Amino acid sequence: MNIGEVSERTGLPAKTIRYYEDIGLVTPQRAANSYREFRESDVHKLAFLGNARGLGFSIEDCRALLTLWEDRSRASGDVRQIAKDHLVEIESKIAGLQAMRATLSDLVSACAGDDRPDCPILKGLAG
Amino acid sequence: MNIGEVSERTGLPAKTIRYYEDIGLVTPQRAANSYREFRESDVHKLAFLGNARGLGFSIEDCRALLTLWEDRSRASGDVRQIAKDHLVEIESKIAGLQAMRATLSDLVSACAGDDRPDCPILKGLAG
DNA sequence: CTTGACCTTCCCGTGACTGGAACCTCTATG
DNA sequence: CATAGAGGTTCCAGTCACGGGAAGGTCAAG
Repeated sequence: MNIGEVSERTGLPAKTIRYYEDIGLVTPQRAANSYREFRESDVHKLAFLGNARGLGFSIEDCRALLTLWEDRSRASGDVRQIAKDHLVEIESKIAGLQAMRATLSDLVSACAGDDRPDCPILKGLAG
Repeated sequence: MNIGEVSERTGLPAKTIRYYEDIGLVTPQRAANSYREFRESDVHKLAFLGNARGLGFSIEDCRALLTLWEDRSRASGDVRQIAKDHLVEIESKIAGLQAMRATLSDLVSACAGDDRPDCPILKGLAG
C-alpha cells in the first residue's frame, strides 16, 4: 500500500507518516521504485499513533505505548502509569487555562469596547 | 538599570528580555560598556508583556496590545476584540483538553493496572 | 591582582510537524 | 510513442517562544 492510501485510511497527513518513519515509529518496507510499501500492521500502528496523539500523548509517550502494545507479556500497570501521568498533565493544563479564562473574561466584561480610549483590559495588563 | 535587576523586578528571565529586544518589543538604551540600560518605562513595558504572556496572548498579540497601550487615542474596542478572540481560543483549548480528559480517564479507570497484560487502554488506543 | 558575579554575542536545540523546491515514477490518453 | 498529471521521493528551512551553553568582556570587593 502506498503512502497516499495509508494517509486516507489513517487520517494522518503523508508528511506526518514520513516523519514517524524518520523517528523510527514505523518502518515500512520499500518497493523497487523506492516507494514506501505499508503492510496492514503498519497501518494499525499508525492508527494507534493517531489515536494516542489525538489524546495528547507526546511522541515519546507514544513510542513507549507502542512498545508496550507490541509486547504480548507487558504489565497493564505500566500502560496505566503513563496514562495517569498524562492525565495529571492534562488536568494541570486545564486548570491553567481556566485561570486564564477567569481573569480574561473579567477584563473583557469590564471593558466597554467602544471608541473611547479608556480600557480596563490594558489597565489590568499593566498591573 | 541592568538586565539582572529588570529580570528580578519583572520576573522575566534575562534571556527572555534579550529576546524581546531582538524582536523589537523593547528597545533599551546602551551604556558605554555595551550593557543594556533600562528605563522605568522599559520595565513597565516588560511587566505588561509578562502579564499578557501569562494570560496566554501570543507574541504578536502582545505587540498589538503594546501598541494600543502606548496609543493614547486608541479605541478600547480594538483591545477588546483581541482579548475576545483570545478568549475564544482559550475556550476551545479547554474544550479539547476536557474531551481528552474524559476519554483518557474512562480508559484509565477501565484498566486494572496490574501485572497482567490485558489492558483496556491499549485496546482503546488501537481503535 | 585576582576572584567571582554579571554582562555581551552567537549559535544550536526544543516538539511535532508543515511548506516548498527539485526531482523521479506510474498511469491514462491523444 | 509522447505527454500530462497525479503521486511518490529527498532534503532544507521555518514554525513558536524561548533555553542552554560557549567564549569572552566588565565591574566591584577584598
